[in-house]
Amino acid sequence: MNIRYPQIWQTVQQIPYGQVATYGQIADLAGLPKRARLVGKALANAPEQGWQGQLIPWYRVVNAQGKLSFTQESEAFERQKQQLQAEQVVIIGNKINLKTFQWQPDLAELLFKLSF
DNA sequence: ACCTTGACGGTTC
DNA sequence: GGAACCGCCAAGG
Repeated sequence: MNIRYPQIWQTVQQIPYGQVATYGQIADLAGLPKRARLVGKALANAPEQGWQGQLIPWYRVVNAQGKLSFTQESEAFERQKQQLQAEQVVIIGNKINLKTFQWQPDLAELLFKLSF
């Protein structure tokens, strides 16, 4: 059961404070193209105390439309919203403007990934 | 082994 | 913008 997805968790930990990434984006960066759903599953099973003692900022991952992937009634939805707003991420009409807040890995990071 | 269920997404109309 | 359709695939029943 408790299968792990270190590659995915590690990638999520690279998302900077105050920025967000989409499930598909994480999948691509983790070398798992077209497996956005797997990213969701990996985060659902993510340990609180992540990789190398660092926390896994699961709340910085949103869907391709810039919306949170939880039903508004859920507890998780509120937690994620709070966490993001605490990092100055603006949520309007229940969604985030990706043009402004989506993480854009720099060239160095991309080359690092390709070198594998 | 078969079917369903998702923290999803790109395409197409 | 939005809705219908596929593609994807690990888990659980």
